[in-house]
Amino acid sequence: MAARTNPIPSVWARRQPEPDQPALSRAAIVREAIAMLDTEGIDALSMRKLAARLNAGATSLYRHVATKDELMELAVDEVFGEMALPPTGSPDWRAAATGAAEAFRATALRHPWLSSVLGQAGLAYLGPNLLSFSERLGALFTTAGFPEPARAIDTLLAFVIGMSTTEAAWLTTVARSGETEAEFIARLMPAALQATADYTHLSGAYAAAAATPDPVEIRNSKFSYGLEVVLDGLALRLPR
Amino acid sequence: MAARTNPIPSVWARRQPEPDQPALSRAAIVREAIAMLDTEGIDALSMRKLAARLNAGATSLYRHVATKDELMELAVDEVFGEMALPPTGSPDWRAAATGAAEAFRATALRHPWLSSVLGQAGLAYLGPNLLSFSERLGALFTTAGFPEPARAIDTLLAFVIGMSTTEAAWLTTVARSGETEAEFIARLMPAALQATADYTHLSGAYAAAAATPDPVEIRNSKFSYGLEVVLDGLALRLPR
DNA sequence: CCGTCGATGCGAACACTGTACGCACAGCGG
DNA sequence: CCGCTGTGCGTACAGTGTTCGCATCGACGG
Repeated sequence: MAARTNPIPSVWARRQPEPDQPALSRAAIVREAIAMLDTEGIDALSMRKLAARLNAGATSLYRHVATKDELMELAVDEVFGEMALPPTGSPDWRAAATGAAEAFRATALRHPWLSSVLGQAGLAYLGPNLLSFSERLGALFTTAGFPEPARAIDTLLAFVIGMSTTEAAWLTTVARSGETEAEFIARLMPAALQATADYTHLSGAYAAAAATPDPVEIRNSKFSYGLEVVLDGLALRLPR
Repeated sequence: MAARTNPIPSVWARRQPEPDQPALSRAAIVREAIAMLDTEGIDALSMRKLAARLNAGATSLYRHVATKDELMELAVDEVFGEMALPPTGSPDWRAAATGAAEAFRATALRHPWLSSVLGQAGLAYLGPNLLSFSERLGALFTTAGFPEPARAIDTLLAFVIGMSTTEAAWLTTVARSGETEAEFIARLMPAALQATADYTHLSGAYAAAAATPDPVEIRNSKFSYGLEVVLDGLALRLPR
């Protein structure tokens, strides 16, 4: 654990427990990996650097995690556990679904690396947190009276995933530039306007976006507009 | 081009044009990269291997492409060019939107690596093919009479991206196993049923999925169900 | 026809990466 | 006290993206 091997073989080489610094464990590794992914980005995560942050040797991690890909799977399931769902049995299914969608989006934006990983491994994982998330969604749509709750889940999730990953990827690009979102947009605008000069519909849309001041507000309303569209479409499937 | 430097410095070292084998060029590099990504997967693409397939030295590629990331951007825009949209001015906007959505899905499934890359760079690219795709979508929803065509585009794209990338990621996982989709499902089923044993809604859904024989049909209907939901929701926004 | 020049190809090298292997050592059951 | 099992880790290997500087090319000006 904490104590690395002393080069001088002697009494001092004996390791001490240091019980406050928790031992190297799968949970501790995953936790530190997530912290590293959040602050330094997905490209900066390497087994060596992660081990260094845990005061451990690089290859020690492999005692608790089979491979880096497996570590990423664990990290994904871990953050899925963050998504709080409104308590089951809520009478208002729209509000509950909206809450779930916003919880997903918030998590995806808090951990932008999630978007990159989802594209490589999908939702095929069978992690416990992901299962419980799906289960609660299933309960939500079933008690709401949907004849095909699984399809409703798939539809809602597809929209939420698509919107959130696109947004997270955009924010990652912005972050890499080192500028604020507004600065980045301002810098990009001339090129965008020039590139879309020949496209009547596009240039109008871009110009409109440039006029609105707050990019965060734009993204929020984009998400909730689309969410309302999907929920409206789903509502039509509810037997009256 | 084709001729690599002869170790013996002599007349034979002179390179010959071989005009049928096109010279190393940005277009040729991108084309070969896509072929490699399609057949060998995203992890197998390295600058060295790509160069070898082009009978070139590894670092020669950097004369035409600034970095590997830039090469991926070019590849993404290139496959966006494959997406055929129904001719503009179609009277039936639902059919046109359905066609566009299916074109996107088909492309994403034909190039599964696209899903991985989209999560890292989003749709922030300003590539010509992507712009023209967006422009045609804008024309579609504008002539259909939507008051906020940009929002309609965003909603539809979010759903299509979410569904397609999830599906592509699943198919990638299946492909890595070396089995057919049905075999993979059959092998995964016991674990899935056991993991979902405690979840009433989930296990029912899994059991139902296991009963249906053709996985391709399931995925197709999942996509078209969700697409109908989104289009229904959008239709409500059309002024009557 | 020769000399020069910009563009292109590329071998070698650097700093890293994920991970297999085998040794060292701790704590524990007998 | 012995031996076993689980844990940490130093070393090593086969790769990765990318930089640098040199060699060679076709085209062009004198």
